[in-house]
Amino acid sequence: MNSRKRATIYDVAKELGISPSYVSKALNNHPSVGDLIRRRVKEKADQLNYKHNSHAANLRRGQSRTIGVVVPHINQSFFSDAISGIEEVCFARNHSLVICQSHESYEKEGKAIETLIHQNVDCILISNAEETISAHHLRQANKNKIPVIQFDRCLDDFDSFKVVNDNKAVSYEAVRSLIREGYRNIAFLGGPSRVKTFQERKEGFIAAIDEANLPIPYNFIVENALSRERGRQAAMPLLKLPNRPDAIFSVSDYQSLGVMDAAAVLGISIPSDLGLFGFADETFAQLVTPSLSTIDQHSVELGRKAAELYFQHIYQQEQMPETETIVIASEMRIRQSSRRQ
Amino acid sequence: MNSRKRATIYDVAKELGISPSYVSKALNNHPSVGDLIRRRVKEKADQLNYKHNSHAANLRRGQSRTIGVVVPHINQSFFSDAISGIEEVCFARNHSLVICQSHESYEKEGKAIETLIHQNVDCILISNAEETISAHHLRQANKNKIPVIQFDRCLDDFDSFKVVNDNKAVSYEAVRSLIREGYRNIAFLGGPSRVKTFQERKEGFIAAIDEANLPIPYNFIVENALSRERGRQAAMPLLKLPNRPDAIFSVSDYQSLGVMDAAAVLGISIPSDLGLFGFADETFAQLVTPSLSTIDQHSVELGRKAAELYFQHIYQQEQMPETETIVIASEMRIRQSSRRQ
DNA sequence: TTGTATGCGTTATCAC
DNA sequence: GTGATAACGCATACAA
Repeated sequence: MNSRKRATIYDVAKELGISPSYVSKALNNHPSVGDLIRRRVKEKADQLNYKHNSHAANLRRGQSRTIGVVVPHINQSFFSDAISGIEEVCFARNHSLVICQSHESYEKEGKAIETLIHQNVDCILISNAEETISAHHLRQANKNKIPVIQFDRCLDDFDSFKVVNDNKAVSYEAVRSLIREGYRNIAFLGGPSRVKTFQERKEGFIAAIDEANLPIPYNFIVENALSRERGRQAAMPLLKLPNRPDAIFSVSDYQSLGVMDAAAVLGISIPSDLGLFGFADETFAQLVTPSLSTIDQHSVELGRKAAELYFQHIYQQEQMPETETIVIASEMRIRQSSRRQ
Repeated sequence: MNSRKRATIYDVAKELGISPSYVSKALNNHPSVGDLIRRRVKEKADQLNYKHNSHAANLRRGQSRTIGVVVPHINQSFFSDAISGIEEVCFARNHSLVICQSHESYEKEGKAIETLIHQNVDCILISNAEETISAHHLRQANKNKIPVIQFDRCLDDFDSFKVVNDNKAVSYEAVRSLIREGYRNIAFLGGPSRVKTFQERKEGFIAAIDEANLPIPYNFIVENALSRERGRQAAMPLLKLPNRPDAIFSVSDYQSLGVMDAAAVLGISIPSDLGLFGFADETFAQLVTPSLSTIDQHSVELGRKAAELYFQHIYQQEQMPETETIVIASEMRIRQSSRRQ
């Protein structure tokens, strides 16, 4: 009885004197099975400590009821919040999640996708790594009949559902708020420019500068400096210039942290000598001194939307989906770092 | 050819005019397959865009080469770092990870375990939720032949490998350091006392107080106040007392954040009026003002060790493992919040 | 070296 | 309502 192997529907069937297939139907709430039997089957299954074997079912069904998620880092609030949103929706639909980190590496991202293909996930939700240059791995997934949904960091040359923020608009607003505070010499610290998200943030920046009739500070535009360390490295030379920027609009909070590091070293005080704006509203943004003005991306909502897209437009559909881009409104959180009082 | 279904070893075999089982062996680097054939098989497999189907293999093998991880929150540095350590080891061993969050809820934790059982994971690594009262779910896993390894937050009444910090010793050291700074009236903010981890931190606290011949401040000991909010709620009444504590030793950085909130509201300044020590060395600990003294748990190492335990003592072993507790040394990070200068 | 046969646990189809 | 049967894709014991 309590042997070394797990109970199967066969065991349940035998105990009950009915057929395995009938047990299967009962367990799956098939309409052709009466209430009484179903209850009895479930009871017996519990009693035998029967557990559904997903692998067998997946093999048979050809789908896994599992969604793969690939993000750069699970410990950045933006991503972990997005995952929470995804989790919520998937959980409600009885799907499980396999979460992978790319650690911003293209190679690891590729391996993650590979693993997810092996695991036969029904869909892949991805926010691309900083390093990611090509959509080759995403095409691989598609080739293997796995739809891909991109969120936040999307590759422009790969068609898929995309869920992003109103990056340009909110960046425009943020830079305008800097200008309103009297900052005039505003620098831009960006991300990898092949990712549309960062392009758009730059566009918003430029639009605001332009609209204020300020000269576009091309020598104050640095791209591809996402991390804290890279932010510091990018800010350092800028802040050493004789005619240095009096504010920095940065596309990530971690990057902003780097700017703060540089400013501290150079004895430049924020916000009086240097205005600073981040992006993402990471946990620490309100905790640093001065508190960091930033953009709340409504990432839970964003993740939720990405998952819903799967269930509404792909799940149980025949074809690969149309492509569409969903925009999630974000919101400024103006704190001390951008307020010159 | 490019039909709707994915290629299988049958397709590869047919193309090559050999048998499927031989293809399987070739793909798995079975020694009985010659170099030449193996290369040809792999080439053809690539060409047909063949992808190994884990579900089928798992079903056949009866094991999934997948490890399940359950943690309260993936966005707390301690846990995400531990996961990085686990990931590293598993990746090297060609195992994949399924990560679940309990969100500190016992119910969700139970569901996560349930899912992992369905998924037939080979082992479960868990750090228990704050709410978790019983090891029933862990026993469930064991009943289904899935070994469990606990890390950090372990249940005392469930036998398993455990990987923990030297909680008592380091807490003792931390409290001693507070005493050395001249604090005398030290309060303790704890976690759920049924979790040994938190018990031990309390023991360390008491040992240090005791050793300094200070009276044990029983009315200054609050348990079960883990989050920022709960930390604030616990600190508030303490700090309002006429004879209030002049320092707080807290078992979590988030909790410490709550103390800072309370102190700010009451106009109590840290560290001059109130010393503060946290636990975990979260990202924000060095970013807040004043910077937070805390304990670096070496969580990457801790996660790595937990995963290694699986591979060294359970993987490919016959029996359920012996139980053993591994201790990872932690380290104080003394910053401003506990330095009275 | 190579191939054959079998079964992992489930579910879908079909027949009763 | 109920049950027999086949098939999902792979890996292994065994035979050749």
